[in-house]
Amino acid sequence: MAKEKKVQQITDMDADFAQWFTDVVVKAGLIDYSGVKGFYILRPYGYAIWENIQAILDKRFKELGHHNVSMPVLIPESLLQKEKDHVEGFAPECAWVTLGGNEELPERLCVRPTSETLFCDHWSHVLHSWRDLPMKYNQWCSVLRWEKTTRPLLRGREFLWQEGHTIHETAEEAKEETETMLNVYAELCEDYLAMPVIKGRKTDKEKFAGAEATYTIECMMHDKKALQSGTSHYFGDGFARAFNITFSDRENKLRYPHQTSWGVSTRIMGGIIMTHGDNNGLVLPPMIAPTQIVIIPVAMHKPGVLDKAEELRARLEKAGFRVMMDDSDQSPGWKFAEYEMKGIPLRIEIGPRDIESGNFVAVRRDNGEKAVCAIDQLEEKADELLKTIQASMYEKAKANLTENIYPATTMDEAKAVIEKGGFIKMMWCGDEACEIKMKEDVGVSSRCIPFEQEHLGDVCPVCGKPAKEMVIWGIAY
RNA sequence: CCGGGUGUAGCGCAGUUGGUAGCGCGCCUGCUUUGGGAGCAGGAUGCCGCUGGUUCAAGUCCAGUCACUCGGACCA
Repeated sequence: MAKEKKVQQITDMDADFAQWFTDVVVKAGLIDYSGVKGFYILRPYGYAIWENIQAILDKRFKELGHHNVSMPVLIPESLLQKEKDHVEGFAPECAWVTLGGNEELPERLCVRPTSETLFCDHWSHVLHSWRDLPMKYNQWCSVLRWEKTTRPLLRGREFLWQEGHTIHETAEEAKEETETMLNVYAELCEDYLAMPVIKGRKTDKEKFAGAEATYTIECMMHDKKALQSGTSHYFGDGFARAFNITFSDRENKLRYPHQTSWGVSTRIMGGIIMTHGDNNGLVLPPMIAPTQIVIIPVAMHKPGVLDKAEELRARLEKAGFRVMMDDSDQSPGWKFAEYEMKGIPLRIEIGPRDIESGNFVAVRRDNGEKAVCAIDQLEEKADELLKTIQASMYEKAKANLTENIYPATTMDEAKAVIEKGGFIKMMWCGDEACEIKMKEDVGVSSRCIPFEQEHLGDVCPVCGKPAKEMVIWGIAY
């Protein structure tokens, strides 16, 4: 009976993965809808996860010498139009401000979809000498893109993100920055979010508007679709030329600097959910869970129970865990279900039976395993279990990724992979026409040209021409 | 943007040929409970998505519009 009631609340993930996702995001209290399409409210629990991600990244950015700044939210149309590819890519999804009060503006202003143009304009003013370089900036903000199809966390018209922007004296230095930041993102995913990644370069078709090269980390979700979880772009000196950003170099010659940008958004939270979640709701990796341990007192009105529960909470808090104890009037069963929905990695139950025997019961969220542990070893056991949970969540996700990438040497093999679900790895001639054909015939887009290449054959299975490199293909979010 | 589905209490839903707005859960108060969504008693809660039309009368019929949702196209 209890079980039936529980599953009624969220759609079965195997029956309808998209609906399951929407249910979890709403019922776990991460987001709420606003009255405007594509604009979402990030509720306290959702924001707390984002803050944890922010803290990890912000610390790394600063260690690597970046400075946080704040740019304007509006971009004059003339500024946006300075770089041709960039404006072509973004103009179709810009929102425009045309009125100030009741007065029509002399020039319409775009609500930033990304801030390259603002950084470039600023740099064209403040950069003078090679001694000023590099300039390594980052901003935490939200951006607007007028998407047609919107989904909570995965594709909003407004979303929170960080955008890093740097300029460098040499191309080599800028390229190195691009790679460094991609690796920062990969570490965030793998070491903190327990999400294994494939690192690679985007094809020309998929790269950022105005970039010379775009690098990406691609993750596989539980439904075997791809989620781009972070990108890092190398711009060469294209923007610098378009915006006339120059500096005097070591030989006193005027030169253009080389530029990068990189970003991670709240979309990555959608990735956490679709990587680790199950039919009971969210499953959060201990490293970023706002609450790592919840303590549930059982028969809490019996003498000594609440005191003991509070004692455990205080000990764990003192040991540095993010812990809460729920002494509300709800039944234990209700609390179990509630905190499973919220994805709290570890639950500790403490009742009269345990107290008498000097034990507590620990239950893992990731696999439901129960363990009876001695109260004396509370801190060590909690630490051990959280580490185990973090590691086994990563292993499980890793297995999902590696077991669902299949090589294909013919179009039929590629189609068969997609029917069963997964990523295709296949040789490619480098022609955009073959990418378009893959989309038309197989329904996939190129996810990346992975850094770790394999040789699967000599020809491109789409056109039969000589192959240049191996590409990962998949259905993307 | 195209196609399907949905908007009635916080949530899930019922509401017949148009005729005073309903149920379950949750919420509030009190007592009893507590090892997988507790029990009893009492109580509160409605712009029936919004705008207009038809009608003596609209949750119900008509038109438009907004939002949610699923799929597709599009998408750094």
